Amino acid sequence: MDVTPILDGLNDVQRQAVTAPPKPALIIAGAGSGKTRVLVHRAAWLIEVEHVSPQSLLAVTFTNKAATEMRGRIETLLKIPVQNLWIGTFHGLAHRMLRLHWQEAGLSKNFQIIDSDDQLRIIKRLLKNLDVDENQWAPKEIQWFINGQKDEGFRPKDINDEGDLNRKQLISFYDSYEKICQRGSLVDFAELLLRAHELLRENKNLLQNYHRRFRHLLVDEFQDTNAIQYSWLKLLAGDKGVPFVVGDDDQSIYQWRGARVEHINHFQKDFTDTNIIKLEQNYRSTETILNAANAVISNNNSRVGKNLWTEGNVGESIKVYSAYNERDESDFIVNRLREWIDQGNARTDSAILYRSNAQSRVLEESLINAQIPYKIYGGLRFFERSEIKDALAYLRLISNQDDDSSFERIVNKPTRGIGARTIEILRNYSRENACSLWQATDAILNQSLSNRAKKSLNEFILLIRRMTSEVENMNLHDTVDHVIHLSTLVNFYKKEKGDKGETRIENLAELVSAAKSFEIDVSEDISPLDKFLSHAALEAGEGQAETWEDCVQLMTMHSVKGLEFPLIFMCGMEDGLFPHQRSIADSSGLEEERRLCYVGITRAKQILYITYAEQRRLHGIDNFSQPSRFISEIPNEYIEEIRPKVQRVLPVHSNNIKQKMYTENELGIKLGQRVHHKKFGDGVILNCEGQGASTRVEVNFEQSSGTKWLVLSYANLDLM
DNA sequence: TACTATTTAATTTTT
DNA sequence: TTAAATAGTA
Repeated sequence: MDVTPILDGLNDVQRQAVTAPPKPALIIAGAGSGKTRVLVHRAAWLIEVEHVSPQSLLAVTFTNKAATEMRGRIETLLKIPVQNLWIGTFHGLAHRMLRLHWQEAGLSKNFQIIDSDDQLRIIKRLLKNLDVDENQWAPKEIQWFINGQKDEGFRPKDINDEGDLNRKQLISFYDSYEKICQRGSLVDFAELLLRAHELLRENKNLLQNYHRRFRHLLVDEFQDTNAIQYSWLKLLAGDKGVPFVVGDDDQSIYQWRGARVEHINHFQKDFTDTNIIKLEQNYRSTETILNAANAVISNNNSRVGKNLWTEGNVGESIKVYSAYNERDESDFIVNRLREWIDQGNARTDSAILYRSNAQSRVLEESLINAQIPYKIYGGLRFFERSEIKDALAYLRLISNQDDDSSFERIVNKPTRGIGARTIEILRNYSRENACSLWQATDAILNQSLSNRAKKSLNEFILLIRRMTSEVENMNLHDTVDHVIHLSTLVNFYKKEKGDKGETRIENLAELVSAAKSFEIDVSEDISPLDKFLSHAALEAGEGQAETWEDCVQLMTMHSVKGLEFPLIFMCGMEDGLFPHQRSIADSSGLEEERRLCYVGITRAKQILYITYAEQRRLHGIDNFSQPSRFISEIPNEYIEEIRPKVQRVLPVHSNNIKQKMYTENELGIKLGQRVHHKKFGDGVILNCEGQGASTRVEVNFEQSSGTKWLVLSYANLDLM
């Protein structure tokens, strides 16, 4: 057996990981240390050298992209396609299991997956049904609560209300929400995981089968696992399964979504005799960039601890630019980009990173002015577009008529005279009789309805019935095409003014071709339509209709994880923006921001620019802020400060500045000034607006969370 | 029912 | 600033 291709080009530690004995392994893999590489080669090693059947391997990732890439790389390495090797996302694999064992899981055969948008709609409707004031109970927070509980593995009955009425109410919302989903055969993302976990936990035979089957579990981005994912892994591994997990605690940036880095420590306890291997050699960045990243992250306390090193060049200093305002900042970035591109570099090798999406607007304007093509990551994805979701709702209603969520979405789209009144009657009936809206129509048609409404509703019912029967023997893409045709959605969008409707119609056409190219495995016991619908929910589709072009990449610091670029700009590096205001207060929040910063810095291969604006217009008002504390955590030796060479034209909002300075002087208030308030205690002034008697200041008080706006003339602040 | 005016709130988002 | 959601009007 020639093992050279599998071990070639790996360093000693990587090799050690790849060839590790079959016992639990925890690989701590620093940024750019070849984490995916190790995972891929490990899989190849097991199959090729240890003669483990691909069937006994399970590989889990977080994104579809990572899963696809991993499969591709394994196949390239082994030079053969690996069938019956389970590689997928947690959600994808959970979904697969639920489809296979829908009965044991307590689902109907044609259950549908809903995305967070659908979920929110359901919650909103639920609140309306219960006659709850949305101002008192924000739907988003209820959604947050439900998903949070599911991520932790809790059903409503498992949650203690702790005598808290608020909590009690939330639990009851969760309970009602669950009933709605169960009735409509709807499964949200978190539910996929929770169900799959319960499925294995409650069905010993099934679990034993999987235990016999899966001997090796490979896990990517282990630091991002939430409680339910980790439990599922443990359950699946059992006593004999061998987990091989790869992660980096310093790149844990999704704790706010339920990810628990602590699993890295738990792992060593839960699996005895764990082999711990640290990959610390970085192959990506220059020494300067790497040292800077190390220096920043060393300010965090809760770390496993490792030190990345490189044999690479020292490289260029990190350039820090202090801009007057956000316009100046983006112009600077665009100028530097221009120079870099003119030197013959590919635009696609550069990326601009920001903390929050709203920051992209100014950058876009400058890029458009300079005529530099760019691409923004993280916008609406194909299957999330509303016209696509409309079409899908028709298809879902055909597959499952009890899907109230889809019913409501399209019952009057295009408008067919079924107004709020009629729907209200339907809702009432369905609530009182605990049936779906579809079922309610039957009863309602025979009762209390005006003739007009009755006619409209009846037409809708007939339309869905007609679609259902006509589509019965069609293949997938004809089905999609036919349903879109019968729905008359195209006509509906034609009426929309502007070229928006045009795009929507194009997207609908694109949906048909997506269905055309969708591969169906007929051996599986699921209808092609249901499979397509699940696919749509699970893989929202990165830009289906987009053409590839050489362009500058714009994205948030979160979405850049896992990528690398020769040239990186990190912009908006100001305290309050990054670290974000809402994370500054507590140390765990701040540490997560710092990890995010670490992720950002370590994306750069050769050149890193860091920029901040002294003045930034946010939500329509001007803010002054300090450079991000993370900048000062980078040792000076790695930094080259760039000062504007020429005095620029005065900043755009010069009037405001004059006003602001005036009031500041007049009242002795300046940003950063410490103050004392009788009720709120001590705090720091973050912001100031208005003038004279109506001057208001934003103060961050130490005792309370968040900040408060106070009118100076009433607040009686004492300067400290 | 559909359009327009007003109000409100504003991190990050793998699935 | 702005986008989205709601309330009010034709």
